[in-house]
Amino acid sequence: MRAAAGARAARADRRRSTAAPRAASPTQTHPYAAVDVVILTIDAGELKALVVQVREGPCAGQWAFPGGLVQMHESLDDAARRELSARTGLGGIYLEQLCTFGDPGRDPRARVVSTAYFALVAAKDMVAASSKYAGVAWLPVHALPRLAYDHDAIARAALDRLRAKLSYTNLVYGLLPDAFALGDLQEVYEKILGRRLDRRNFRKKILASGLLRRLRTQRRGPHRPAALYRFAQRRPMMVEML
Amino acid sequence: MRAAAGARAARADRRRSTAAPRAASPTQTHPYAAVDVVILTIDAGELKALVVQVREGPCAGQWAFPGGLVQMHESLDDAARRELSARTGLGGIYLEQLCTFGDPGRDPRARVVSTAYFALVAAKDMVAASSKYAGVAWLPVHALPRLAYDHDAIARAALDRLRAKLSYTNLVYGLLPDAFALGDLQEVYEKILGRRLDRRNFRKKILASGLLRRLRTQRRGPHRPAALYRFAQRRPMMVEML
DNA sequence: TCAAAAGTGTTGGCATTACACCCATGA
DNA sequence: TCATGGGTGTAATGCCAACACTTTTGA
Repeated sequence: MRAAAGARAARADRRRSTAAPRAASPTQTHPYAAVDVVILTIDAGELKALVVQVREGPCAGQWAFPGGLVQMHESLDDAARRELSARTGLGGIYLEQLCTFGDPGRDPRARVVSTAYFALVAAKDMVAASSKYAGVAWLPVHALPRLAYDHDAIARAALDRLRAKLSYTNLVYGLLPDAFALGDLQEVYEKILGRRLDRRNFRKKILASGLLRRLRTQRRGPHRPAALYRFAQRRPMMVEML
Repeated sequence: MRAAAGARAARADRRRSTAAPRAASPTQTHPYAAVDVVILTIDAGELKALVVQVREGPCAGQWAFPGGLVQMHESLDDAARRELSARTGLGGIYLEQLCTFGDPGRDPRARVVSTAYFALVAAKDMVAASSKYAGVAWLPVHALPRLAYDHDAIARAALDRLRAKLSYTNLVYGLLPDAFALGDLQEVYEKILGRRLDRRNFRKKILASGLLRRLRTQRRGPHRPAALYRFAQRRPMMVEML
């Protein structure tokens, strides 16, 4: 009898595919594997994360990062990429595994071991409406509400990782448009690191790195025009940035 | 019928507890969650890893890192700690999550998503004989044979992580006995980083850090006696070491 | 003409590197 | 006495942080 219930739950999982299990089945015999994705972008000069409103279960109504069960045929990275492209128009620029959370009770509905990813997208892109969630929003990372499950910890991990990587990789390119002014670049760094940087030192360092190509165009505005640059290489690299 | 087989497999899993699933069941509906632990020590001046010989399945006879399925009641960390203390006498000094591997096909027996951990132990301690594996050995990390599954990648990840952490944490204490000479400490760093360090600069830096307490005792040998030191704090800390 | 952002060099301090000789011991 | 590792200081270099004024534009 317990076995029959377990089998029923298993079939239901297969059908619902990426959805998290609906209720803790007393017959669950081993943890489910899932992914959760922290999708970050810069919007209106702020670092924002894509969150979805949980539709069912004890956490209904709370915000959480989008996620779902890992399918039999796909790798973890594929599962994360699937979540990413289901939520955003473009596939996203960058995706990296963060860490894995597996405390019993982290998800009240079932025993789920979830691998967290973080992703960068250039501009907050179309967000596909989804019947899976009650709502979707881009919220400022520095003023997130309490999130469902253990997603507060995931948010912290994502921000920590991003901060660390900004200083020794060229990942920022994933948060900027193709052409940008040095001031834009600096602003992204300051917003994410949470501290001011010296403009002269910053420009010296960045330009000396040789990662940027100066364009012939300028950006005009109500101020002195700014020279525009683009990243010579738009792919992830280890580089001393700060 | 498929459902019945699935339930049977699930019950079998619960019974075998930590053992990996024996054969890919055609009815497996979602991936299993597992942990693998890279247990490292310094022995005879070399960095060594604990490996076990796979007893069954297509990889039988090959070496792999010890691991097993995550139980319903335990966290990932607990599962890793359980593997660690099942293999070594002392619980081990340090345990940290590395990353998670989940490619389909990484384990030919079943679909397994495995979270890798790395652990440091002070001296290669008793290794509990286990019916689970055909053999157990400490092998030099720099000359590992080809490992089973995707454990080559896990080994690389563990070594990379350890190298990185040595320079900005005090984790070395986990690889050293309570009292040691500065030469010992330097040797550990050189062995793991794979390069020579200048002795005078090394001593200056380490002693200036204030992390070590000089003991009144000396170590005698066929050479000039060496002053002995101990770490003032034997717990993981972020500290600039090199 | 004003407000607002863009652009530009120099200096001092600190940290890192490179480097060579004497010492104490057991065999 | 010899082989082996233990112990020590200085000088040159490079890196980073601090710092203020002029320029260009649109409103």
